[in-house]
Amino acid sequence: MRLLIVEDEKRLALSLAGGLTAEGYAVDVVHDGREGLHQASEGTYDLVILDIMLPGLNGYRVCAALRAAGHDVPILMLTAKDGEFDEAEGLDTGADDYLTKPFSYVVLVARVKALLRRRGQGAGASPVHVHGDLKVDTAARRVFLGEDEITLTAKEFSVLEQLVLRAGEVVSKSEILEHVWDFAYEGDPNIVEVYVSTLRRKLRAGLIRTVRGAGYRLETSP
Amino acid sequence: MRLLIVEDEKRLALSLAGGLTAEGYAVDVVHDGREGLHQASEGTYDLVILDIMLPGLNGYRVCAALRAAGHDVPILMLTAKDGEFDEAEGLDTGADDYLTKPFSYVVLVARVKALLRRRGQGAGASPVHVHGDLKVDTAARRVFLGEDEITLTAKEFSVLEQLVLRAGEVVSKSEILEHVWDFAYEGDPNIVEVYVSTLRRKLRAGLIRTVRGAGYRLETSP
DNA sequence: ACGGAGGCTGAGAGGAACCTGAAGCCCCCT
DNA sequence: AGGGGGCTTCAGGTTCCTCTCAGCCTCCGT
Repeated sequence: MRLLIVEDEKRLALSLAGGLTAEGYAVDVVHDGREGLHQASEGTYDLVILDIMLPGLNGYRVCAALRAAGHDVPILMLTAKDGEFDEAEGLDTGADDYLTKPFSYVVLVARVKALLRRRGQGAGASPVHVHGDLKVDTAARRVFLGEDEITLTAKEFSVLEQLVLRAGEVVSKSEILEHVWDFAYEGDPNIVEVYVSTLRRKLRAGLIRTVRGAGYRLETSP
Repeated sequence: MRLLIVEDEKRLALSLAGGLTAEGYAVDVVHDGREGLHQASEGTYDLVILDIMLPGLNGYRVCAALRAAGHDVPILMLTAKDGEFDEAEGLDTGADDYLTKPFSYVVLVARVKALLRRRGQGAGASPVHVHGDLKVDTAARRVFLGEDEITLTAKEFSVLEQLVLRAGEVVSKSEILEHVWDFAYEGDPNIVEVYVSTLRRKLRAGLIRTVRGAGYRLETSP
């Protein structure tokens, strides 16, 4: 699951990003409205957290522009102090929910999860992916291999999720890096190999195939 | 963007229609093959999602009839269970892509978007290319010759991909060099010959024809 | 028939890509 | 404060690609 945070208070943005990353989401952060609209327009995010007071374009405008362009990504608005937020205007422009600062981190996470859950159900989507004896429940974040439940860490699950979402296709290491880690990740790209390695140990060797020079592919049929 | 869903399982059809509508597409649904062909023939749709098992006319027939009538709307085929779908037949009749039930909603949307994007780019290309008994799946990076899967290295695959993308046309060695190797490749241009040579050995001699002084051409008809 | 240009291909050195065990760090929980 | 779990880095080892080279073949014009 990929989240975009559009927030100009850098300390707050960083703290949110850190916490949500720990929850297992891939989080990107931008600091002004125009850039936020641009990123969100790519359509690769599952949810956008949008501050109202922003340089460039304010949150209402960003939200309205996204909706006008046909994007229906869930949008959670943040407002600086009680009363600033015009609820009617916010929800009219197409926001799905809002939070008034200061809010607790726990509440934020709960709202994010609720929005993502609602989206999943509303679309009639099955969050459960089955390939052979592998079953991945993206809503519950649980993985089963035959009868047995496999316990995965947040990062392990996210990597597996990327592969499952595009089962049968080759997913490159850089794509996995961008989706699971930040798009501006500076670390050793070898980290993807490390996680694939542990996934193979926890699941079953042969389930994740290396396509040398291209990436990894989740096998769909035995 | 207008989509047509031709699917007789009404619950599935409704769920897909709901989800795709939420994605911002205009969706029409019909429940039998004859009606589907009639609607699709109007030529006002940007993409058709076509079940194979249908009352009236089955999906293959609808697809073939549309192509015979000169429509080149992207077609995404759905198949009820693994094995039912004869890939060669489906792709031969002109489908652009296919999905095996059960599939996740996320994957469906991804495929729909990919097909529309591709169409938008004008490439009109599908991830799966079939020429005679050669099948090249560019998304999975897999190659089949008849029943057998052929294992190719990264470079081998890339060279074959270039030829497949322009099947029937002559592709010059320098074009292959520029696309597969770096634009500023400084090595021996003979490298292309080396790879064509191994491709012929791994696939079948005669599949890749040398056009002396011009380049190579992938044979389209046996 | 001959020569030359263009094309083919086997072999091998070198190295890129990948895997994985070990260890350090950091955060959170007890 | 201590301990544990998860995340990340690092380095050694392994696999197997890639590219070069050289000799040979094929085609075509003279």
